[in-house]
Amino acid sequence: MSEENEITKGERTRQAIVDAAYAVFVEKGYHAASMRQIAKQAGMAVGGIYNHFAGKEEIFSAVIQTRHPYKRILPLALAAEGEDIQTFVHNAGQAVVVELHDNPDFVNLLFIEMLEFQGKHMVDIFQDIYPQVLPLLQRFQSDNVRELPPMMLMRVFIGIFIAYYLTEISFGGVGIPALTEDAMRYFTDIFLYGVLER
Amino acid sequence: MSEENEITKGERTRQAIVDAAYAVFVEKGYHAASMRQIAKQAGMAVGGIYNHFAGKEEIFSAVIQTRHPYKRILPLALAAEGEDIQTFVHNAGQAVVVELHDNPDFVNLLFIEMLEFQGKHMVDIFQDIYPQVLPLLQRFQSDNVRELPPMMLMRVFIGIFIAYYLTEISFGGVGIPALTEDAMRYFTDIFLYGVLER
DNA sequence: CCTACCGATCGGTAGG
DNA sequence: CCTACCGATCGGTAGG
Repeated sequence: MSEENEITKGERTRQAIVDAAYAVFVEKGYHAASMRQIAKQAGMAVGGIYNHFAGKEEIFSAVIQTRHPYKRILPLALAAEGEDIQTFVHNAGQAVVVELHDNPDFVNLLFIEMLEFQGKHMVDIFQDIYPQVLPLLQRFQSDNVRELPPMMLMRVFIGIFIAYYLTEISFGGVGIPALTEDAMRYFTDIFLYGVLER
Repeated sequence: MSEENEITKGERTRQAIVDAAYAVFVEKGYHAASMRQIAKQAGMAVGGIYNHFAGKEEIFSAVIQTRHPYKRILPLALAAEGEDIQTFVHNAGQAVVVELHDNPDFVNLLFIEMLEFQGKHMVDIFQDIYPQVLPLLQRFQSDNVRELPPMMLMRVFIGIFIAYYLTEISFGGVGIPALTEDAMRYFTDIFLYGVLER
């Protein structure tokens, strides 16, 4: 019965495991996240997980591939409005700041990927990122942007957000307002000034 | 005997623990680094460690305070030569690239600090960084640099290196040369173009 | 013979 | 600084 439902029970359980693992990884990190916590969060026993994943590492692979921070950050940035490049980049920056402020933990996935896996899952993820950023790069090229390799433009553009957020974590607690006030605006401002033809 | 030796045995042991812990943290991360591994590396038993540190977290504090990546990166960058700002920043960038390439693991301390401690040790560390960067900032101000808050200039300057390295880990394995060739040069180039008066 | 999951337990290790 | 342990928990697997 209910043959029209194409999601099998197995797929639903697998999804529940990924959801649970995402929450536990983001809160605890990689090694401190136990299979038991993931199982409990998914509403099942530890043993059951192994019908869907060979182990913890395979679970993390599934999590990073479906929940990498870029999945939330990139659509936000790309959806930003703005007549010219300047307005667009500043709006994109502001949108990202708001998202990161409301959701400070999910970037932990990125740190786990760097620390524990040296970014090895990025090969696959890049296949998804590049086509999305391509139209933006073409828009950049058509405007008064300096002649820079498109790939580098993309890398530095993404790097701006990473630089902002890591320095925010690092310097945000130092207690010097001049280090944090309007920080993203300065990052995007310097990026734009550095990228636009004079 | 040997009263002229001002390093007590306790201090030497403490140092051996910090050295050992640094090596184990960098290789394994925080939770996967066990007290027994640290003890073995330091040439002692687990119990002995607790005569010098209250626990694992206190060891990490000592490690991050004496071995934070900036301890090696910043002197290198500050020692770079160059008649003008452009040459200096590019040389500094190149020196950092070489150091990071030869020593890719020690940045893991930074990831642990972000992931496990949300950058809480940076309050102390900043007290050490700021006086070192100050003369550089003043040199920047005296040249043809745009009017930007010195603190922001410092933050973005440091952010450039962070952005370079994290995108290097992320995109370095993707296998597209245009993403990696001369990458740091483009980062510093865009930073300089974005910071210098036109 | 399958998918999905159970309670119980394996050999080892965690911080203290 | 060590040996000898503790309560608990680790990732993973057994038979059913």
